[in-house]
Amino acid sequence: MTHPVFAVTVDLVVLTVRDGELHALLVRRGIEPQLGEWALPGGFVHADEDLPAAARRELAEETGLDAPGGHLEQLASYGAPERDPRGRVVTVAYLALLPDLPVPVAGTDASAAEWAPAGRRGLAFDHDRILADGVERARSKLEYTPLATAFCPPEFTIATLRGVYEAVWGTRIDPRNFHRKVTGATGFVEPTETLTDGDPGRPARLFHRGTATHLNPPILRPH
Amino acid sequence: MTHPVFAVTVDLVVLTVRDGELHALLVRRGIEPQLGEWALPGGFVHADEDLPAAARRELAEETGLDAPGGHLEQLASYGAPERDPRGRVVTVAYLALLPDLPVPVAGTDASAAEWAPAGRRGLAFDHDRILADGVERARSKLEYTPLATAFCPPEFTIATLRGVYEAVWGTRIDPRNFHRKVTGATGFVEPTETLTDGDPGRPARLFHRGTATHLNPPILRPH
DNA sequence: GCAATAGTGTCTTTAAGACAGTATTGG
DNA sequence: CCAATACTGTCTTAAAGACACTATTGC
Repeated sequence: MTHPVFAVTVDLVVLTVRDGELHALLVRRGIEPQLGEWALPGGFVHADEDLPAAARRELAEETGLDAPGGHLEQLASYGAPERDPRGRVVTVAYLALLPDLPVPVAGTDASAAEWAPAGRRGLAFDHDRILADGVERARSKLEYTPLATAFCPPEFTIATLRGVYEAVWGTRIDPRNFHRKVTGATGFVEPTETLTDGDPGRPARLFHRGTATHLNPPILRPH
Repeated sequence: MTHPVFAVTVDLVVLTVRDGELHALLVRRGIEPQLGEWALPGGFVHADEDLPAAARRELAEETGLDAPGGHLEQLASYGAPERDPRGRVVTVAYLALLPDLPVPVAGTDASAAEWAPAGRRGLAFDHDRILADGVERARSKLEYTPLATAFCPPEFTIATLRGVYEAVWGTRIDPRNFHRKVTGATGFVEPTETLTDGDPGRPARLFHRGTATHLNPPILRPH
């Protein structure tokens, strides 16, 4: 039996926290189809390229962003027959979590790139659905893994980390209980010798991420 | 730019609990490549077929199994350039959880099919890795979702459900605490009017699955 | 009666959530 | 001094885990 021919793309749900809100990276499409529409960054997988390599390449190439200390994981694949008018295209979506970085530049296939609130809809193809799935994955992973630190710079305060949880979950968290939980969870954060300086109020200790890959106990979001 | 050509397959990690142990469905390959090797069931996605539809079709076609009351979800995709000698093949793996069913029949592309312990290794292609990922997904989902009932017949006792947890996690669970947790979690199981009959000991009440999609509180596995 | 399994109650420990109170800065 | 934020302690409630005890069957 001969089998049908597919194209394979990677699409990226790139999330960051800006101004206390969860934002996703979007590009304005510079090529057909859907030229001029907002979409997730992404592109075709090359002939001799592994899927994670394609995801990293697209992130760097199309947005000018790298993920130093950030996080990149496979999200899910989408392959409905009519999802792309060019033919049978399966896309493997990746989820990237990054600290807040300068506004990215436009890349080769994009005429513009910007951070948009993660609730943004009206994207090209089935990207609304992919974005929603990525946001839900991020919300869920913050409970059981120390991935919130991927949204933070290398050194951060507990208040910054709390701001990540509040932005991703859209909730308020009691600062005092949060401090106890985070500093008590083994391997989540490690204190440094440094304190912040210049902000109002008592200076806060800076932390960097610990070595744990799973949180015990977890930081559960309110239901 | 012209883009490379791929084939897309679905592969299935089909799990069930037999004799108190987690088992995976394997097929002996009846066609090249890797003819005669044990592998996960799967095959090419058809020209006008959605990915979940391809997964359901392969499950029925290659194994004779259906998933009435079972569970089917996307697991992950695998696309390393050298993973299939026929060329560039990306596979979208699905995870199926089924109650214990009669030994399946061989299908069109398989000369034999059998239930093997889920720790089995030495499979064709990169199927060792896919199977391991599927088992880990199942282990994890038992904590936070009522998916353990997908391994059970429509009506089951709490002891049967406990046996699922013990098989999937490879642990022993205190029957008394488990009973309290399961019957106390809202929407996990609903009691019927029926009791078991003929087994040694006090007859047990039969339950069927509830309507919840997430467990609250979760049933956490011991660390 | 005894063995076996089902199901309930009780105790201890852990952690979540509410919130009082102390510490340390800038103005 | 006051405002603001960092951090610690204390109390109440919920739930996990250990395990005694009762309930209901077959033999």
